[in-house]
Amino acid sequence: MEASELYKCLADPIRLRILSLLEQGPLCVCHLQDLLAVPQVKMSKQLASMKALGLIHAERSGTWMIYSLINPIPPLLRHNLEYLRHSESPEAEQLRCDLQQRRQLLAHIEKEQNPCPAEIYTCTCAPS
Amino acid sequence: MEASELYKCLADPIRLRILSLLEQGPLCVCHLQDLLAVPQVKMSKQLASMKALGLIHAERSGTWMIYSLINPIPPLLRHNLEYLRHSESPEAEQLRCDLQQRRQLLAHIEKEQNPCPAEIYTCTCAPS
DNA sequence: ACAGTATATACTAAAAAAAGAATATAAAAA
DNA sequence: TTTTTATATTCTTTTTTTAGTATATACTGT
Repeated sequence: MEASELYKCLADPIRLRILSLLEQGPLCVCHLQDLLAVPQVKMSKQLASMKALGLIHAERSGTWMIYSLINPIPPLLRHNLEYLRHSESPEAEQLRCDLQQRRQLLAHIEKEQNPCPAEIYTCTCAPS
Repeated sequence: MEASELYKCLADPIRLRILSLLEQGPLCVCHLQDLLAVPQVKMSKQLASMKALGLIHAERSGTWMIYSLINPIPPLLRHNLEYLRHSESPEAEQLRCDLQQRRQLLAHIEKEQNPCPAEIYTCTCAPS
């Protein structure tokens, strides 16, 4: 994977948020859709493009497709995600907000035994 | 400057090389052209786009335009340039090669009192 | 004023990326 | 087998980015 290809991924806010979420662990497409509020076609295509680069991979589980980051995570990606996670920009705040929503979603799933909830909690994290 | 805008800059190899060179100090357009072997129009437009973002600025010196990175360098850019400079990819090698050519060019300019040499030394740095 | 050099801009064409609607596939449930 | 759910793909349109040619500007030296 060339650096320029990775940077092209990071240059799109949705792709960046997907990568940031997947760094914490695998997620199915419908959860990514819910978390990022992105239409199905768009999500599917963004995932397909990053899969084509070899940056993420998919594994089927029933009707769901579970996407994960490749292992090991490309160092350049890891460095950037780590940097953004600790920085103070609005985009960084968005990423932290996403991760909090992800945690709430996972907690919800575990409690309700409902693998694909239509509604997830709204982000309540205050801008730092 | 949004992170996605910066990433878009980094996603183009020529822009990345320009930023990497300018991190070491200001350069005039014709030197950038020589160092990167890029046609005048293309260089001028890439510089204009990054100037529009507020990432670099230009100052006139006679007929020449001297471009510099803004100060302070945006931390996200600084981190990425530093990371790339120490990594082992072909792109990273290219950046190091550019920096070496830059040093040779500056030495040459200083010796010859010739501000815009048509020919610069070829890069001789071996892939590490 | 005139010619030359360095750089920028305007305009146009070509290529690449994104968006959207509709349709297809694959598995699960009825 | 039919229906439903989740996801992918195809096809078309729109937008964005890049490339190239030609022209303009700004300055220097004559």
